[in-house]
Amino acid sequence: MAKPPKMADIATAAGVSPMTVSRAFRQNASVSETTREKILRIAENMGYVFDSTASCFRAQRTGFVAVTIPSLNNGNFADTVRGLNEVLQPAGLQILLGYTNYSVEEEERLIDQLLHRRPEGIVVTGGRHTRRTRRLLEASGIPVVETWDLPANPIGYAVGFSNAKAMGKMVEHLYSATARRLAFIGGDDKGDTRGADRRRGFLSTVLKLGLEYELIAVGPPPVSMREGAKAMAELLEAKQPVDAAVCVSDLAAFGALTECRRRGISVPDDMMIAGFGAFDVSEVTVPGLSTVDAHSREIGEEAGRLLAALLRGENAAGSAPIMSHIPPTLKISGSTVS
Amino acid sequence: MAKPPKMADIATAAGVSPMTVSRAFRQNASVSETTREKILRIAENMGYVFDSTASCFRAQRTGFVAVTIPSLNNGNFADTVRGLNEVLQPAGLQILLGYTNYSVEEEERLIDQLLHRRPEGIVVTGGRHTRRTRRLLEASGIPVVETWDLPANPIGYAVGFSNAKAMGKMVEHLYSATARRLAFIGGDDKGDTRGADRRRGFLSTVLKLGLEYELIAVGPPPVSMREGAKAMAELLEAKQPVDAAVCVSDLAAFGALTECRRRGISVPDDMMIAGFGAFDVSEVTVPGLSTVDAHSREIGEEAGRLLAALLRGENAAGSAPIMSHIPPTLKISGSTVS
DNA sequence: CAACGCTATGTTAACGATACCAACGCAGGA
DNA sequence: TCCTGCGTTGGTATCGTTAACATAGCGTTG
Repeated sequence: MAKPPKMADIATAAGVSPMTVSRAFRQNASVSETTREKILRIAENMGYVFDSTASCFRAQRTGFVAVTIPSLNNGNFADTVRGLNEVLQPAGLQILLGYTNYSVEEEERLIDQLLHRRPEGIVVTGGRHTRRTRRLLEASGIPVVETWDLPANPIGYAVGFSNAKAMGKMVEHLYSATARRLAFIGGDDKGDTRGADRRRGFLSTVLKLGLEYELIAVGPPPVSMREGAKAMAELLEAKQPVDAAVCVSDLAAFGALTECRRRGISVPDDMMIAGFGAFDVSEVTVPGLSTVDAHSREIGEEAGRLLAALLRGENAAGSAPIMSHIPPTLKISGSTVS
Repeated sequence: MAKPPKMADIATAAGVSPMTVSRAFRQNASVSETTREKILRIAENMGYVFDSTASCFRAQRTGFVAVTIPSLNNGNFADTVRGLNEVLQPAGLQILLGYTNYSVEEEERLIDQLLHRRPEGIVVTGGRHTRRTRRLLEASGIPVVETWDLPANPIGYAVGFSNAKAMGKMVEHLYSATARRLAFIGGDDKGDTRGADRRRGFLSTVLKLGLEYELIAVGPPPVSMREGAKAMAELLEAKQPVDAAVCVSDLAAFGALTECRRRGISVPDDMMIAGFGAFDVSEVTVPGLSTVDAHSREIGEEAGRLLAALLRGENAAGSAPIMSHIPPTLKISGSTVS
């Protein structure tokens, strides 16, 4: 036989109907244990490979969950995907991953394409999308989970937190640590809506506290370590020095910290530095980096649990909350207090 | 109409046959431009969503490429996936990603499952697998690309380099920089075959050069920054101090560097430190981290190009080499030379 | 002007699994 | 003995699309 065997071939070899073979490959199907073992043995011997393509098509269930993130090259999103996978994999769900590259237009293209694959659920990053994206998602008829944000008007479910408020808390901490003139180091607003929200939180809080401030935009997201260093260099060479730099992410903060060290600027005495994201690096720098732990992985786990429950058919109960708040934690370390 | 529309519904609405609708959704099908536009317009209005599930099933082409990596939480592998995606996405191929968690048994389970989805090609990390994995891959009938290694006996194609030789070059560099007693900081051999290869390269080269050495295994991979710091602490407190530490990855190296700084040990004068992987962090530390740039992203791009060409049907020519060598680059910086 | 080639479209029959319903055998109670 | 209930197995139709082949229309050419 040149062609690879199909279920019917296994059925013939085992002397049963194709239907029984089909059942033997499923978890909760009523087949006698002896028959199942015999079928599986024969299938293995004949080199049979189950065809999910046909199965998904006929059963109208793909076992796919579509996931879009801005970039894989960011430990936070990678952690969220890890958390998702840890929950979805055991539930028999396969992630279809796509990268938006911090662009809502790219996100639209991506989601349009991913929906063709008939996912049973979709997890997107952030709460801001193009109008067509929103329409596509609403019309898809599958559970939609927005993460890393708590949109005012969610499409379906949301798992996240307020980036603005989280950043506000960090500013308040710096204020209490005697900072009076603060800088925000971030990327361009365009695209990175979380970065924009953090900036907004920074701004509203410094204004509320009546502090002086400065905003530095280094370019398109993501902001790299090197760009953080450059931004700090700019700050240090300015006429009006600041006493604290709040960074859109730990990567930028690490770059800024390194630049201070290179120039012999004492952190936190001459310059406080705060990051965002609780990346691994924040725990190893000297001094340690004060940061906001958004609990990236738990966001993924929670979104995964939510989806898994919904796909098990627990949506009818309406027990799952629309919005799931994962409160961020302020992690204070040596870069803001001595 | 409660049910979502299918091609036949669009065909009826447009007054053409389903076949013509099918052709309208493809790139290189012979449909008049006016008919195509009309069909696409009607489809958009009716909220039609193309069903790849059925299409893949009937056409016996899924457009999937399966990819297994040890962990997403590693910038190098994330870069390789990024490179892959950059090439495969435009070719209309969708990546199915799986994580082996540095375990060949987990890899077997994963590959078995991924093959059910009928991918058209598969990219795996490393060249060591269980016997059954190898058998499954060989029997799959699809192109297999092993990456991050150049196995002596490849399954199909390979895109990578010799981890052992690359590490050997780093040892030679340290030797020329006057290091005479070297330590290797890595994880357990079990599972992380690339780490094991690097250790092997370290060992054979120090022996060849007649140097003294020490091997430190900190635990299961991946080795974190903190574990690197702990390992360095151990080295510094030992009776027999070393003058250089070679780390299995930049993350460990960064931790080691930080520990030296914390204790006021001068790098590179009192201790040279070398990493592996050219992670972002290596460029921002003070001093900069000497490392091996494996060109993670290019490995992915090359593997992607190879697969895309094979799937376009260019395999007949036999023009593609079985082994594609991506030579690593030594990036020397302040952590090993002053 | 017949024969040809080319493009645009239609017709039919699958791709390989499973949902759905029916039926069979067997144990246990009336 | 017959009937009921349960666990196991089989038969049939079908999921939505496209490969393969057929055909209609139309301009070209010797």
